[in-house]
Amino acid sequence: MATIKDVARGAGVAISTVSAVLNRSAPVSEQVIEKVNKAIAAVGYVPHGAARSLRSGNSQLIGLVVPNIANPHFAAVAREIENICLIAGYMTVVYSTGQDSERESQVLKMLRVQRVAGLVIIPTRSDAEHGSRLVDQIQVPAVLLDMFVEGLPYNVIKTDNIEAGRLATDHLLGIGHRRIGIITGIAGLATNDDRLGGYLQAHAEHGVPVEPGLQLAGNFDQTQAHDRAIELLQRRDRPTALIAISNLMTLGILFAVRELKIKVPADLSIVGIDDLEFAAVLDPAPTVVVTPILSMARRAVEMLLRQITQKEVATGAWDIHQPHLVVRESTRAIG
Amino acid sequence: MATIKDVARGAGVAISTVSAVLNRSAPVSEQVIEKVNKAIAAVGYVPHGAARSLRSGNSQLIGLVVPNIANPHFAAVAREIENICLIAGYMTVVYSTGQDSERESQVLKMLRVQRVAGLVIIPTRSDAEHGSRLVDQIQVPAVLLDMFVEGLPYNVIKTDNIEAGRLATDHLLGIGHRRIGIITGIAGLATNDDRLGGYLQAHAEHGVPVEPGLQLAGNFDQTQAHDRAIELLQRRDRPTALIAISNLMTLGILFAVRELKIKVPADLSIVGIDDLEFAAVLDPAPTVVVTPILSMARRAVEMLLRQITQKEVATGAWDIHQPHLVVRESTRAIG
DNA sequence: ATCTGCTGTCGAAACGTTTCGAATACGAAC
DNA sequence: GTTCGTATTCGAAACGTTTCGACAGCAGAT
Repeated sequence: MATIKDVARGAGVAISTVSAVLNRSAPVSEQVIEKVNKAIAAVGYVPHGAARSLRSGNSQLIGLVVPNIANPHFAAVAREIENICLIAGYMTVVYSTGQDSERESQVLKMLRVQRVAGLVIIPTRSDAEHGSRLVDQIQVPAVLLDMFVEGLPYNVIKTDNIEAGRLATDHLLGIGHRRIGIITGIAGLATNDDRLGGYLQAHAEHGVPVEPGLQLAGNFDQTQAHDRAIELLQRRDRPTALIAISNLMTLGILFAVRELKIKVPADLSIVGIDDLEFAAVLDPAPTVVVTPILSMARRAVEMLLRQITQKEVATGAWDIHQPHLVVRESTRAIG
Repeated sequence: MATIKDVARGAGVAISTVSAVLNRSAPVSEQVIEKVNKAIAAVGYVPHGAARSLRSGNSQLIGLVVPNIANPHFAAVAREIENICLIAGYMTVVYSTGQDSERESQVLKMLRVQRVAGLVIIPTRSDAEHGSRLVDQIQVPAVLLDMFVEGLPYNVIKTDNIEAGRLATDHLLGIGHRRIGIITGIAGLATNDDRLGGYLQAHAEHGVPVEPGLQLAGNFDQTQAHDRAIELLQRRDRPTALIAISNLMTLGILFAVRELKIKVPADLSIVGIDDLEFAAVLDPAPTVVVTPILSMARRAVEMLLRQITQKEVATGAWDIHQPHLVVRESTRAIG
């Protein structure tokens, strides 16, 4: 492969001059610029990213660490971030953790080896211990997305998850439901706990006692949610409504009710948190609390790029985005 | 950041010895190995990928170029490939082309700058002209996924798309449909043309003439498919069945029939090509031809890794995977 | 005693850039 | 004609590795 040396030879100038042309980092005469460009085309020169990165100390690589890229929710985030980074001249490296902190470590290690310039991460856990481990493992500008960890030196972009849980629950309580089940994600994760907190808060606001037996713990995935839903809905005193704490879990519940031949919304109301793109053609089309994930992603990467290119320092501030309710067919008032 | 030099100093050995320990590239005494490992831990050494890659000439980076990572179909591919690469010690860099060959060029350029060790690509076009452009732009081991381009020196992993189209159409013809519409993707793309070819072939096999007016060209996206479907289904002589040539297009059609309040399968049968993970809870759950995308992805990356690590040379062979039909609720026999 | 072969370790070059101080050219000013 | 300043251009060092030939030490063969 042609190197900058070949270009220099071809153009009859010094290597450093070619570099100056390439990076517009020093004044070069029009005449020479033209010669260099011709030589570049002639030898088919493509800069060597690794060499550049080694010498200059910055890598043009942005890491994105999400729970699972196969989840449409996170895929949408990835697409958005990839786009913005491409325009800014950065490459995106996406990794899925599978909500496994071992794998998260492994992934962060690789990202460090590649000396990514910064990263957007949805951590696998949100306790303080994990937080300090993260700080050790990150070592570059980072923005936390959709999940916070106590007191880290990173900016956080998140949904108001308490409000999300509250909105879902309030809707059901508002239309007369009194026994509302909820299938939660992984306990201890901020996103999960906050949403559950909103569920409790809404009950308190309406003066309705919560039944602990109606809260079932899954993880964030579809089959678990399905299994928990089956379990809960087969009880003879099953709830009249059910909340899923994340998108794929909503899907899991829909599979479950279909299996049990439960009529929705006649016999059961369902509300999901996080939208599904194809929600409108699901049967039944679920009422959900939608979170503005794309604009959050955009904010996150813009903030990150500012930290990288303008050496802007992370304030640790939280940028909180408000969710809203979209009513579809899966909920109905009961008397 | 600590470098290999710091490790060497810490362990009291030469740099090259540390390197030998790191890469097991030369025999080193147990005693020294231990000293080196201690020093690595002590100074918190993380290898510098760019330096390594510059010197050794290989990058540990695999590029994945797909039409759109936000499409669950491709997201699943990405996840699978990421997994396998991680195990093999490679990082994956995913890019979406948006089926735009300009963007494809830009992306390939960036991947060349990063000197990716190889790539898995679903090209934006499949004509010969584009093919030779691709060869220019790739310059590393590559495997073509799910789409072939005439006579390129790359192995191809693909679905038997003719069979996929045939299967979908044969099913409908077999249950009595005679006027079958089809919403196609981008004409000229092998995947599209082959599936359409299967549609024609099935008609021929059944001795049923095709009505050209029932073939509508979309691109591969959902809204386009939706619009074409609306158009087609509002004709007074609309077909009794409709085929969508790809997954998101199936979704688009479902949205359309819902909008037009057409009863499926009573008044219209629908078959999609490519499955949707949540297909079973759609309304109606679509009958589809499923393509074994995950095993294809696995094959592709394994083949690629073999080419990279074992310098195995691409034969240009096609690895063709067979699709199969899954009947759900969206199709019904007519008499 | 000397030579041979093997093991383990070392030193220095090389990979392709960027960066920065130094060198050159050329008018303008004296 | 010398000096100075400005505008370009150049050369060499440096980034952190891997790689490879050289070398030291030592055991066994001569």
